[in-house]
Amino acid sequence: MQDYIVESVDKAIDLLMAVARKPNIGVTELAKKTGVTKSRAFRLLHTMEQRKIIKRTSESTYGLGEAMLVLGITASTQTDVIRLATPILEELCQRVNETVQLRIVDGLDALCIAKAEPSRDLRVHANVGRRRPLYAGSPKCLLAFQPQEFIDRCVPLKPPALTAHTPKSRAVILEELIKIRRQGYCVSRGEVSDHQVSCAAPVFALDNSVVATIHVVAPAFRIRESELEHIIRIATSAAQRLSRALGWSEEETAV
Amino acid sequence: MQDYIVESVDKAIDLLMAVARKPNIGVTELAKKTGVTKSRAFRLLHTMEQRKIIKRTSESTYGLGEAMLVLGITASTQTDVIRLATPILEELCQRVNETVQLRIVDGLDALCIAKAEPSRDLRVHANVGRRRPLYAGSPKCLLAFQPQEFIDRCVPLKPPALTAHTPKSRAVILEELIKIRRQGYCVSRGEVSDHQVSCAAPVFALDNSVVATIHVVAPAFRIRESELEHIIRIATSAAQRLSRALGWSEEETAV
DNA sequence: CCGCTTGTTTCGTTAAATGAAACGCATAAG
DNA sequence: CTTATGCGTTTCATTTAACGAAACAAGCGG
Repeated sequence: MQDYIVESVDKAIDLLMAVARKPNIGVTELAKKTGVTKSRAFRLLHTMEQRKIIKRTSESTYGLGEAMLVLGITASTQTDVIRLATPILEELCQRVNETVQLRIVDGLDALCIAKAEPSRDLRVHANVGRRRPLYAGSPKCLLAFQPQEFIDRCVPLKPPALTAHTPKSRAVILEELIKIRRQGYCVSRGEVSDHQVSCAAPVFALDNSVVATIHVVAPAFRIRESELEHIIRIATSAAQRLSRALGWSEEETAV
Repeated sequence: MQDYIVESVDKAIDLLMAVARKPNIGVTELAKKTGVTKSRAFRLLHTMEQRKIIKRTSESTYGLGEAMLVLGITASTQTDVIRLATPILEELCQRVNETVQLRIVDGLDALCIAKAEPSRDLRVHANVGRRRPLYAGSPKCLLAFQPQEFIDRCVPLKPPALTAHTPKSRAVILEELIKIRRQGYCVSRGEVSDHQVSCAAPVFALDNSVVATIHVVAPAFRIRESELEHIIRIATSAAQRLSRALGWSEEETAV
């Protein structure tokens, strides 16, 4: 045991994360992924299964369990970003009458952790839990404010072309990230999906790091330039309000 | 080690659940609650803290962490009840134009695990993660289909009177549970909050157990008897559709 | 029918995890 | 101001709980 870490618990968490990342696989493969022996993996998985942290999705594959769901829901009520964001997202949604999302960095992805949708018939559909690459579309806003070292790891040399408007090279993306940092928001016109426009604004924490981004996503055909500007303004203001609620205060501190 | 349970992991889960149930308390109190020594609790908590399963909410208190949030969100995308319920709840919400919820039993409470809200100005506000007692209002629907042994543990002899319409004794509640089982749904008129009407219908799993309930909640003043009947009909049908999606099939099996 | 997977079980070994007690540091009480 | 009591943290010697390797059972495909 090094430095107060209980290794079996640590390894159990490794396995849990592995199950989350790729469900419906068995003991052997999970053991391989996490670098533990098969018998150890079996015992740790068995322990978590008894407690419903994970469950069997078939006779010999695992997935996250019901206890995990309940704990996660409880976590969302205990987590400031979510608790404070919810009313802000709902108000923003109502004002722009389009779908809005809250995203954070998880691994190499932008993970949607909250959303609000207007009830108009034609709207972009959002899903809590859905992941998007950080290097294309409005998720770039989240990426732009991460440490350069992380950015370098994220952005591929040859980003896959999702649409005709997807940035075509690493250099272009890095260029855009600079622009995003300068102007304080990000706009995407069909970079991820055709006929879809989105914009995003950063949410700052106490230490001036960006912990999340607020996104507005809309069908391209009904967003003219002037409307887009309007949306950007209120989205940015919503993000600022959330930042302040998290304890951040505007200042021009040189880092 | 008994029966393939890794005790340190098991105890870590105990602590995790304790943190979830009552956040913002310290090592000593958590150790007491879970029946482990202070040093053990400290090490297990420290291990989970490093992995962001939990985090400090102050210098010496704990709460659920960001990894927990992400795992929970991932779990919700992997869990059938949620995945299948979401579109059904949204359609139901649109059709009744009122707030709808999905609830499950957790501990002694009815826990809201999903919701959909209409965008009309006056509506009942719902919150994923909010808990309600099982013995009053529409949550009784969830209770009615649990094992009798569990019901007996849940229902207090003298239930606290939340409003003038809260059932006043254990006997009355047990009577109502029988009625709910018979008619297959539950109606509450101001049992939990004045001026609030709700109804609920059970969602069945393969084994005919009730895994969740679908609730419709509305301001009392705009729900006449005939509207209520209409709401009950489509709520019940939504619950049935969800049951079938989960693999349940209607049958008159004597237990 | 055999070989190659799985997941599960056994068992002896050992180091990882533990409990008790000490420590330092607060705040509260005397 | 001093003492007492509570907290979180650290230490250390002890031992038991967790481990790895190997055997086992069961399923599948060739």
